[in-house]
Amino acid sequence: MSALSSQPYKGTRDYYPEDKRIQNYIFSVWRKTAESYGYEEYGASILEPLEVYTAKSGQELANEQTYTFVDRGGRTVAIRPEMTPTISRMVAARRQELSYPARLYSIANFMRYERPQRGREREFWQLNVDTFGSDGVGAEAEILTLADSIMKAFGAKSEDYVIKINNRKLINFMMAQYLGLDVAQAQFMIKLFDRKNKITDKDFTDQAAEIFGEQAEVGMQKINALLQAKSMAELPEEIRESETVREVQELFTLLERSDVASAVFDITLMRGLDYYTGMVFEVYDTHPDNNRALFGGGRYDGLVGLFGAEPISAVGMAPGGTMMENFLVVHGLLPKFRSTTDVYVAALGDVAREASKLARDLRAAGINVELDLSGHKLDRQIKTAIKKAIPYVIFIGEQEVASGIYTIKNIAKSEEYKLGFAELLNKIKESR
RNA sequence: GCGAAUGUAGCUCAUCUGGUUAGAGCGUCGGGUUGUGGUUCCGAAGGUAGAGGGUUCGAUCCCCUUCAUUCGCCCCA
Repeated sequence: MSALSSQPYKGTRDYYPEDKRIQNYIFSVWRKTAESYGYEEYGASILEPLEVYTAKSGQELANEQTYTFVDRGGRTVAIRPEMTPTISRMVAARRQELSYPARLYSIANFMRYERPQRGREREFWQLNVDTFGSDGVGAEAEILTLADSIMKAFGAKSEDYVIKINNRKLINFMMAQYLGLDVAQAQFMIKLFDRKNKITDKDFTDQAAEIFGEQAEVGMQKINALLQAKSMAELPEEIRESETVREVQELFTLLERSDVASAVFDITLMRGLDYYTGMVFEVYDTHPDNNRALFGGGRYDGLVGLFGAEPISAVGMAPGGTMMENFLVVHGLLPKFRSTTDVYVAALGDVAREASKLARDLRAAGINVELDLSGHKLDRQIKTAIKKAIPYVIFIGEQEVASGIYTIKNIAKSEEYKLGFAELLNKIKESR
């Protein structure tokens, strides 16, 4: 029999302590920021009936990218590929008793069967933040401000990222009224806009002209007018006068008041999911080595209503862990990590029993202690503590056992103190 | 699902157009006389060359299959 492979399953990763620390750091910033806006944490099973996704998520996601299986009772079960349908289901189930706007968040893992790439894995973790039951732009502004706050909480500066904002209603208006496209043409055009940054200008114009067919000349003039607009004020007059534009303008006024400096209007931003009904946005990394969308979100008013309830409006977003990590690495924003262990007890000579007692006493006082069991020479033990980023080493040998005075070493400061047990505790605690 | 590249020690990489026991740096472990550092000196362990098959007297090197990773396409929570 051949040995089993030690590799993780395709598209998934193992989190060794140094990876898990980074993940925990990202999760803690997400959690802290979401809670600072009054959002409450929820959770749910990774399993859902497949129908929850086939209804609205977009066909490819449900049919080809979802892990599914038939359980022993004959039910078709899916491992969740996203959270939005789940939280919509949960809100629908308690629609009578929730107080609105309901602000909810979760940090959870998801699976999608697809080709792994940079920033994209088959299993991934993301924060989901959603607010339910709020129709106005206030909720949209709040989600966007929260997105901005998350970036700031990681230490990013306004110029490190840009929040591109558009609106589905405006897109529909633009496609149908302004460009005069039918439903099929509009769908192609939306996909083309989506790809705009990935293809050359010439390819873009050629393909756009193809979609217009006979009306290509007029159509292209109108498209160029759109693309030249650097702000909403420069949009063609027909669009500028629509109801939705006023809404978008109001949104930007609110963002300005909240000091969200990274927000820009981008008429070419489309976003793939079918369920968006209003504002859509994406946060882009501006760093040349990582120039891509970090995460996005938007308004999806129809989803809760699918679960037999009256419709409840919703705005949400979902930043992913891996994208966030790439962002932090590229911008040098990962903090230096300190071990969760406070003290490494280095035992010297035949003092195993006393060292163990010391460790026990320290733990009883709330200190996290790792006790050396290796019997290595002292320099080795110090190196071990350094490698593990443990801030303090306490030496215990025959001298210390006899005197009750311990030598404690602060690794970073390269200083040593000789202290009794009580002072030892203070020393460690004051540095936390 | 499609196209391309890569796969040699724990990590980063060497092995000149196929030719004896596949090397180096870093890391790991041990030691430099019995209790102090990331930067020293000496030594050791660690590889069925991703896996399987083929061609050949002989394969890390050539061919096929498969697995994995990376970069595009598709798609995008």
